[in-house]
Amino acid sequence: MEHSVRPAPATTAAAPLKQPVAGAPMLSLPEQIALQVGSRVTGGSYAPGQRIMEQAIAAEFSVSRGPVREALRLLEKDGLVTILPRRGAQVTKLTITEVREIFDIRVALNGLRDRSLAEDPERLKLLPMLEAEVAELARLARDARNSDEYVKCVFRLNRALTAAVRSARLRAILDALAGQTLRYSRLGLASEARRRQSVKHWQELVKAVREGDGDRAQHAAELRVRASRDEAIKKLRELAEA
Amino acid sequence: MEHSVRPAPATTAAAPLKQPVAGAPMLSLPEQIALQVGSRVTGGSYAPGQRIMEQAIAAEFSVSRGPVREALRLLEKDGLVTILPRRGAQVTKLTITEVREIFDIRVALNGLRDRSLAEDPERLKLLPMLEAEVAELARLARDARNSDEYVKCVFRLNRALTAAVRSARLRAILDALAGQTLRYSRLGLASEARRRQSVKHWQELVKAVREGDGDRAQHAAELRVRASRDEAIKKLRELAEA
DNA sequence: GTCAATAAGATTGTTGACAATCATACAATA
DNA sequence: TATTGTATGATTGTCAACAATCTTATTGAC
Repeated sequence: MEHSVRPAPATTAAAPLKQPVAGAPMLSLPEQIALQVGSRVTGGSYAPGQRIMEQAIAAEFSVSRGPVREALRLLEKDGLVTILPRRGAQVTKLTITEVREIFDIRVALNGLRDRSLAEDPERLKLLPMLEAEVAELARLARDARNSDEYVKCVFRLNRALTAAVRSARLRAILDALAGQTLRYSRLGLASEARRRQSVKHWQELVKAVREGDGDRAQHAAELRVRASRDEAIKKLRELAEA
Repeated sequence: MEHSVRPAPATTAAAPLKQPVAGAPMLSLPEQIALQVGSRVTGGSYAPGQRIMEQAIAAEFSVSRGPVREALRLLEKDGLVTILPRRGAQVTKLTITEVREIFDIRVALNGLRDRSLAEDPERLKLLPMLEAEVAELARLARDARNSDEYVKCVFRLNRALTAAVRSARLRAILDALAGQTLRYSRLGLASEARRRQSVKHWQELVKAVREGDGDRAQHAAELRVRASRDEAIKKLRELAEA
């Protein structure tokens, strides 16, 4: 047992992955499978609504359906797939309303996150990274062609901040929500005006963290995510026309 | 198949449950098992930290370990049990810090919930129930002996409000958090002074919903849950001494 | 007497097979 | 032609057995 996963005759192919990575947290079989299938969902190589069949995944990774079933439940927990009784799993397909609902939860919880960080006694350890990343954002925002780089940097920054939060539960919820809105968050930073506004919000957070001002940090976060939400929704509506 | 669950030679015994309840959402086997085992956790008949073994539950419900495994993952999703790799499931045991963290998330999300309800165009449909329950709370708060009744009424009211929320995701998160803090919320309403304060907060919510004032509803919710949090933490610390 | 190594038992992880249900295509009828 | 019923194949749900790991108890050495 303790059998390592290596997606073999993959249709979509995927990075072969061996287990014995020392130091690493040592993932269980279902977790490894969930990680790979999950990245296909967030990465867009599986389309929303597409059905994911247990046997197919099992064959691809050369395991039985048991671990695959469990992997799909893990992905369901993260909201990446939806499981219908007797009807299997499919890639979660969100309506515009649902996207908005997720963003609204993120408004509240990113506010809580950034407040916690700003009020954390060890917040100063975070400052250098935060300042460096935000400086990078400011730099990237000046050139209209760096849209992709900008988005990547924002994602990286958000991941780092969430990882720095003390509450494991808050981390788990935020990670799940971020994964679900990943592909939509991109839409929210497409225009240069939005990126400029976004930089302002991030700079406000830097100040708040430096001064240990939780209220200010929360407020900045709320403005930031709301702006992202509104822009993403606007873009989605435009796309829905066509 | 589609085998119905009936906990047979139960150690702790449990309500026999047959499947064919018309109209009901038709629960899968793992869901039925999760429901029953979950109620033992929230009901306190399983102690925090206690190990739950797959074979034991499987024998009790006369099913194989497969559905039981899945039921335990469902309970883990709700935070009621903790699964350690290769070491099985145990009833989640929260530190005081973790309880506080959960309450902090509830502050944010109950705020969002009550704001959503107050801003919902159909909020007036909710008002009669809300007013009736809050009137009942006021009545119960006047007599010091009704502590248990008061708590039950608060739980019922909270469940109803969460159920009324449009966002399925918010509902799911709130339900999970409420389940995890159920046994601690009780502590937060033990004193008569607290119940009186609690009634004030609920009455404030009634007004806010009636007027469609989201800000006010959110603020009342935040105050309410924070007060509950502070009192519960205080009581927990006192208990920790002994 | 305490600690470490070892062995036995118990428990979880995985597998492959079977049962039940669902989806689809096709035929029969109105 | 549209609709309903039926049969077939595909897919999920459940089970029981085996493999791997963990826990506990026992033994031995210092």
